[in-house]
Parts: sequence; C-alpha cells; structure tokens
Amino acid sequence: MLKTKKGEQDLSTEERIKEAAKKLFTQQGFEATKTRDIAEAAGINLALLNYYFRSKKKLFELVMKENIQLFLGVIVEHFENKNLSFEEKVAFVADHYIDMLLENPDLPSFVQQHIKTRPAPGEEAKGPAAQKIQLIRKYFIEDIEDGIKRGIYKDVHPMHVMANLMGLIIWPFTSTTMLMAKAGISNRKEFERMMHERKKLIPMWIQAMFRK
Amino acid sequence: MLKTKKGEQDLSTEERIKEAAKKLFTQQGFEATKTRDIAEAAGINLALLNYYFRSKKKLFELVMKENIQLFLGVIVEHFENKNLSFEEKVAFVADHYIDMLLENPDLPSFVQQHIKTRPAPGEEAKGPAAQKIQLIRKYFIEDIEDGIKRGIYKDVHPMHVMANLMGLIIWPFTSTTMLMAKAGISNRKEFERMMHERKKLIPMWIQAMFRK
DNA sequence: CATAAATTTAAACAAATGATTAAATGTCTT
DNA sequence: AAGACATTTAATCATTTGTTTAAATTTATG
Repeated sequence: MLKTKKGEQDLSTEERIKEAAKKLFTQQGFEATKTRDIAEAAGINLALLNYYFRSKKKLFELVMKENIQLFLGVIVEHFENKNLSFEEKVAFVADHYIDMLLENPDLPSFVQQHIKTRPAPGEEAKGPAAQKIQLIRKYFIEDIEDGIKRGIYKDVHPMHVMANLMGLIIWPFTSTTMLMAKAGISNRKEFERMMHERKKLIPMWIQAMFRK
Repeated sequence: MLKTKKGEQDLSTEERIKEAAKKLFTQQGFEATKTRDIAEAAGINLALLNYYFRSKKKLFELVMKENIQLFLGVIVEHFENKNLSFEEKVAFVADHYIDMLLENPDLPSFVQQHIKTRPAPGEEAKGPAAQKIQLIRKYFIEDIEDGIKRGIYKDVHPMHVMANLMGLIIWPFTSTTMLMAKAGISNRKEFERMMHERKKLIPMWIQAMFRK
C-alpha cells in the first residue's frame, strides 16, 4: 500500500509543518529542534518550511503565541468572571486546567523555558503573555485582599495564594518527566488518575491553607 | 591597568572552564550553550575546553552530575535521618532547600529539562539521579503511610504529599522568571523576602492539608 | 488545451559549530 | 641551563544547520 501524495492526515502542508513544529518545539525547545527534524516529522521537503513561514524563528514565534494562549488564556477567562466567588474560580481552574495539561503535558516546561525576557528597567512588559499574566495577578490580588478584609482568609501575601494554587496544579507536570523517567513510576495511567483526584483535592487544600 | 596572565579569579583554568560551563549550561541548557560561549566566559582559548574535558558532551555530563547532587543530595540526606519525625524533616527540607535554591535559582528548570530519559520498559532506571529519586520516594512513602496508619494523617496517596511539598518549595523558582519578567515583579528583593516567609509557612501548610 | 500561478523538489551556499592539529610558550626537574 | 613535560595559542577541518536558488511539477484560470 502506497502512501498517497497528500498522505498522512488530510491537513494542508502548511498545517502539517505547523503541527510538527509545535510538537517538536514544545517538547525540545527552540535550539534543540532542527529545521530538518521538523521537515522530516511533517513529511515535507526542507525548503517548504521557509516557503511557508520564512524562517525557523518566525515559525517558532507562531507556535509560541498559540502555546501562550493555551497556557494563560483559560486562567484569564475564568478569573475575570465577576459572577464567581474566589473558591468557585479555584474549583473551575483546577478542573479545566488539569484537563488541558493532561492533553498538553509539555506546555508548562515550554512556557517557563522561553519566557525569559525581562522588560527593560523602569519599562512595562508588553506583549500578549505579559498582559495576560498581569491580568491574572490583578484579579487574583483583588479577590484575596477582599477575602482578607472580610475576615474570611488569613492575612498572607496574595502571591503566596497564587503561587500555591498554580504550583499545586502545574508542578506535577513539570516534574512528571523526572519522576516518571527516573523513579519507576512508569505507569502513565497511575499519574493520570492522581491528577484527576487532584481536581477535587486542590480546592480543599487551598481552603485548608488559607481560610480562617 | 592590565589583567595579569592568570587573571580574573585565581582559579585554575580547568576550574574556570568548569564554572563557566556550569553557569551557562544551567541557565541556557545544553543545545543553546556553544563551546565558544563557554571559552569566552571562562576567558580561555577554545581548544582548552577539549584539552581538559575531551568534548562538550563530557563537560556537560560533569556539570549535570554536580547539579543533580546539589538538587537531590540535600533531600536524601534529610529524609534518611531516622531520628527525625516527618514534620521535622519537612521543616528542615523547606528551610535548607529554599536557601540553596535562592543561591541556585536556575537549578530546577535545568534538572527538569535534562532528565528526560525514560528507562526501557520493564527495566529499572539506573544512574545517581534515579537512585536518589527512588530513595526519596521510599523514605517519603514510609513516613506518610506510617502517619496514616497511626491515624495522624488523612488517607491520601503519599505521592500527593510529596508532590505538594516539592511543588510549594520549588514551583516559585521555576516560575519566577515568568512572573518576574512579565508581571512586573521586577523586585528581586521582594521575591527573596517571600521565599524566606515560605520557610515557615510551608510546614504549616503541609499540616493544614494533611493532618487530621 | 494553454498559460500563468502556486507548490514542491533537489542541490547548493554561507555561516556556525565542535573538534583537531602543530607550533609556541611556560613550568618543572635535575 | 637543558631537556622533558604540561599548557596555551592560532589556524584549520569536517559537519551541521538555516536558508536560498533554480528547475520541476502540480494546480488553477482563461
């Protein structure tokens, strides 16, 4: 059986390249991913990468943009909803975010690895990623400080709450490679079951840590 | 004023190369670090890198080994101490580990990024990193399961406890670049103060989450 | 069908990169 | 001081890597 010319899936070559690039960039980072690897993974001629996307860097920036939206977009959407209480937001984020990360487990390492550019001293950070993070921070601080004033939450810096929530959700994914690879938890299923458990546990833990 | 021939610090050239390599590898990873960058950072002739360490890969493996020891060694040492209660271990680890990470903030991302080799299916993971992680897991599970049996701790999978402790300690460091760079927390001092606070907070949080 | 446009291919280029070589310089021992 | 050994240097090599080119092929259009 021969592969037909259009072969593989019925994605356009442009989409095939982008998907292959996203997979490799996300798994291995910019430097470790070679244009020839992308071409091979996409099943296309090397020159087509430049034909459609001009350069490796341009292609990476496209992937980056989509990953940032995936990684930060969901949180922003949930936290700007004024109709939800803080604890409802926590439950929503824990639930949806863990689902999303189970399907994109390499996302956290990728984002952490590539958002490294500090804004010039005295200047504001620009760009979609910066704006999203600032928004998340803003909503978060508003909610927590409100809870503290009303005597519901213990008086801690809101950043602790934010760091703990994000850490409890995301940390297992950034360390999973390490733990799974080296500690004999070769059982992917077991990891997934644990993460589903955490959807319900994390909201309880946040309460236990920060409610008076 | 001229730099003397031996110049810079009074480290041997071999040590200078290793230190420069450690800094760059740890910050940027293997692929992004070029041998010429290392040579320039160390202030040595390019050929000396190969003269002393044979190859970039060999040099990297050396740095990797030292970083693994730094990253996992402390935890193992504390957790294999049979004279401490679990909660004393937690307090010790939180305290010492945060201090160490404040001096080596790029360590977590580095280790996460480079421990990716899974053991072959059915096979055991070997090597110093694997052994250390397995040890930590073992001690951890023993302590928690003991606490659960004695009715002191809630009945949750020990991996949740381990993931949460490590996450609360390490997560701020893997996300600090992101938060500091993009969210306007340009204040390194503020971050450090927060991390010192967490030394005392984390043991309390662990209790709040897992004690009956 | 014929022609223009879009897409794909094989080949090649220039720069970057890890490594090596042979000569030069430095250090140590006797 | 002389010779042996270790260290350092400048130059060069062979590959790898991102990109370009020109021709071939396919697809769209009149």
